[in-house]
Amino acid sequence: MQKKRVTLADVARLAGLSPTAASMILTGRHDTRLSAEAHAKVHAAATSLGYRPNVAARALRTDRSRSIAFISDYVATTRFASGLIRGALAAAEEAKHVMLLLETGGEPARELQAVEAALDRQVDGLIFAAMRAREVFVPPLSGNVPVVMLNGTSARFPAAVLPDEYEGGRTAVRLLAETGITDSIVLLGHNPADEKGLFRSQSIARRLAGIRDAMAAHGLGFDAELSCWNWEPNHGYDLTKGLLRKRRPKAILCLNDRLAFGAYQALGEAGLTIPGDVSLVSFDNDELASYLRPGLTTISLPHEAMGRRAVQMLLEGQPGQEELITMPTVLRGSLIAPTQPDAVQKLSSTV
Amino acid sequence: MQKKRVTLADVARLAGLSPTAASMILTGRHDTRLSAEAHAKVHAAATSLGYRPNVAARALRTDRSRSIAFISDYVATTRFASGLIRGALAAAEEAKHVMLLLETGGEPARELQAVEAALDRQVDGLIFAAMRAREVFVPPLSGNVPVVMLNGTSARFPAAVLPDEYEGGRTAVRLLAETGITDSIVLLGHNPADEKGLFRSQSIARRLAGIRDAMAAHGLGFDAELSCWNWEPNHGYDLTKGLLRKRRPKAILCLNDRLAFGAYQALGEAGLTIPGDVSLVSFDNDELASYLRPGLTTISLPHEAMGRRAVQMLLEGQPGQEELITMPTVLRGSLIAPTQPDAVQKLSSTV
DNA sequence: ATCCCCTGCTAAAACCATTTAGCAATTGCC
DNA sequence: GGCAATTGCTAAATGGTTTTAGCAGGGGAT
Repeated sequence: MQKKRVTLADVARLAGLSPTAASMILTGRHDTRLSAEAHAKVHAAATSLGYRPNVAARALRTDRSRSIAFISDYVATTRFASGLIRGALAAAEEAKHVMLLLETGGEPARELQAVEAALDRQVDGLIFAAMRAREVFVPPLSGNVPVVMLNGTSARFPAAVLPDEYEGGRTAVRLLAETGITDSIVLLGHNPADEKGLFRSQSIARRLAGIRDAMAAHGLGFDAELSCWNWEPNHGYDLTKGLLRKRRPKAILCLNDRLAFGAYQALGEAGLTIPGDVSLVSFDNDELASYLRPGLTTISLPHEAMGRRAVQMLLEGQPGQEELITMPTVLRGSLIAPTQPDAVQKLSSTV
Repeated sequence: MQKKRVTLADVARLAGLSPTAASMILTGRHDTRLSAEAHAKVHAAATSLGYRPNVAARALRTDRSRSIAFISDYVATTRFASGLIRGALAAAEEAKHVMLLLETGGEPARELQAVEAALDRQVDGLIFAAMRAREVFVPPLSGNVPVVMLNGTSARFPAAVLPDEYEGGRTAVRLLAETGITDSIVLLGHNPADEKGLFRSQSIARRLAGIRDAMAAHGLGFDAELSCWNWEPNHGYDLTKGLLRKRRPKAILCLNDRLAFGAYQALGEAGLTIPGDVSLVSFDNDELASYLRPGLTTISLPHEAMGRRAVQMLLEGQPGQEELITMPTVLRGSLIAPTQPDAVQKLSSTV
């Protein structure tokens, strides 16, 4: 445990060269004309002293800090957050950057504070993450830091990473179609008539569009469409319970796994088996989905991949494009065996 | 959007004073002899220019950066992480600090890198968080940054924040005892005979100690003790299924909510009702617990409170003590109504 | 009138790395 | 041999803040 940190000057002194030379060599500039011998001496000195550059000093001089800020409305209220954060963190680590985590609760005042705190620390880029995809308020930024939106959009910043919900919606329907079921299909979570004027996030809108387009394309229709504001297990339970009093569905397309969980409970109480009596497909690949019996087949939200991609975009120059990440299919036991088994093989994936 | 950042010198110039004066006034030192008029002028100048101190410059000079590092083995593999992070983040924000998040996967090489990355950035403190409580390897630290262990321990760093598992274990048993059930109680998740020599984390050891002490204190004994290595839903399911072939328990004490979830599934399939036929108590207050029907009564892991406390300890001077955070009881519907209803009122809590 | 203290402020150093401008010595060219 | 270009390196400025040391001027005590 040494008294003081070792500085570049110490390294230079030990190498018998100037700090200038040491700096150039250690930062790996190749436009320099320093001798191979000088390189060797400096590197030797640096490792022998255990030199670590002082990031504050470097940031002061260069205005970059090898750090990025991940500014999120909620960090852990939803399990989605974790995946985004994890992916971002991994990509940051690979790029030898460090990640500041900031939470705003979606409150403009805290958003502003978060941005300022980040900017004060000379971050090299900002990620604005939204836990439920939406148009995000981004406070005005002084300077010109690159910004990437994650799971949300902003008019001012076109660079965004989003799940490919439209394709995901289509895939869910295709899985259903491939079981050979053609009637008594129920949509759990949305009914356009009931939800006139209700705001659903852009992601969900796309998910629904994919579903409806694919249903039409396969010549299928819903026997019933049940809506509720929050997609929580108890709503899935109540809606399914109500449904079962009148009808006996063959398949339920659930708009998320939590609704599906509720449906499982109601079906179980009614003595119906999955997938024998009723098949289910769902969305998100919530942790829940793997716990259920049988496992729930679901179109997963690729949070980790999204987080990774956002950081990569941020760090590889001026980002400007919206990018869609495909939602992988996770096949488990909640769908009856397809009529054409090989059709499903193609899109199979692991847990 | 101004071309350059406003510096302290700009503020001083506008106020007609020296940077020294401006610095002293803005950092709020009271040992100074600057006039009230000077204070007013500097503050006015600072706000009118929108001055924000350059953290890098300040860190360079003072060796503190108003930032802390949260170094965790896993950030989101487990839902526990989120709570710890959230709590820590909230406390950091209150203290006007910023939080670096680093993940090590428990690999020494990455731990070392994480520590170095943090120290390079002059963090004011380090939190080492473990997702499953354990003795944590902490790489040697140069300098003397304060360190707090979170949900884990380290011989070298006595300051630690842990859940009060012993009391939690006792509480779970007390809840059970208060239902009036005196026999046919099963422990799900641990059997000392089967687990000789198996490593269980210190937390779990304390939880078990609390349970066993309280059982003895209430004059109760377990009818069966079932063990499994991983406490996942499918194990809970399998063990309970096996159990039901031989016995018919009145109560199951589950060592975590995931085991309890599996037990719910097995009990449901066997046509037994909760809590009518079988009562359950569990630990952790996993998200799951609130989804189950009936809701699962559980002794919760106070992750958010732990995260908060860790940051507070870190920031309020030299931390040295181990601190236990009580595990709140969450009463839901999985226990039959107690014989002495008022006894439970006292420890009731909300979801 | 001298000395001392107090008030209110400032000059300049320090923190540590990067970068611009440029110096001294050698080589290349005719 | 004379001149330019190249090679291999360094001095010094720079970034923005904090902090140490100290200055100028006024007042009080003696």
